[in-house]
Amino acid sequence: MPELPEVETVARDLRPLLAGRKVVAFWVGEAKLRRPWKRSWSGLMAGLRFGEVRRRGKWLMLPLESRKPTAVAGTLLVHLGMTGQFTVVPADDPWADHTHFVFFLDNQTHLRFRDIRRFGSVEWFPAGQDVDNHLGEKLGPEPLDIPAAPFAEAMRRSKRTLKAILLDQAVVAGVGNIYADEALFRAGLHPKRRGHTLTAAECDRLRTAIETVIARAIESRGSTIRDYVGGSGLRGGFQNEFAVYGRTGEKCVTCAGGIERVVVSGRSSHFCPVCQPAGG
DNA sequence: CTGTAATCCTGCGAGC
DNA sequence: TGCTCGCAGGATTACA
Repeated sequence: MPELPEVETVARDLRPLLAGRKVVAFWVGEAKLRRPWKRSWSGLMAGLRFGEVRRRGKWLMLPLESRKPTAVAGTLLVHLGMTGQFTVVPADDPWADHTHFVFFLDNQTHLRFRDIRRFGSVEWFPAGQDVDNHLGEKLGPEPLDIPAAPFAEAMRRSKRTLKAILLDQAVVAGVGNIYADEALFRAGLHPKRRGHTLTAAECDRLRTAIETVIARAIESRGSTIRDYVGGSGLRGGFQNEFAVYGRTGEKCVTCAGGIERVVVSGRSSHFCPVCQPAGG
């Protein structure tokens, strides 16, 4: 399930494969995704060239330029949802089922968007509509470099559970269920602790735990639980380094305790009751 | 300001 | 073997 490290890996993979490539044809399927693809957008794609792929939180931005004076025609805003796959493959590779978008490129390759559960989305933002601004309004800072003071302030004034706060994209952008659990373990904090109960030291530990977990996961090209693959089809490796996620009933990596699972914020949360004591 | 639950969706594995 | 059922959960919305 793509969170920031997976989306970052896709962005890094796609960047060199797409830069300067021209769209010679475009195909979009009938199945509904999380957000509608408007018919009128389809006709605009052919003839445009991809610019530099970017990422913000769990969102991918793919600028497309028109041939004339390399003016940006618009930007594709993509969310991989739960099972989205965005890959560049040889044109003669067989089409997998649940393929929803195909960009035919000028070097006998395809950029394909596949999404089994259809929680993902692809949208077109014409130049002039500020995509960064659109995302900026609902997203907090990137988790690789979290400003300490605002993070501490957000904790101090929140009575929500830590799990709910970490999943809130407006507090930190890009953290999902897996990395929230892993960060809380590394910080030694129970997922049901409330933000305002954290000491300054605990708050600092949590902030650096998020940064560390996300950074290490990116180094491992993300985590492949089921369907996730990078932009060139490679799987991730961080699932082999999980301390708590999906390890219910197994032994804690640092103590003799057993990993437990509780539901917080409607999401399953995995933690070690010894290393992450309740209360505080 | 909280939390909970439903909504979208398909595949998989456990249990019978 | 084949069925049902629970679960996976990102973002959004409705409701208590």
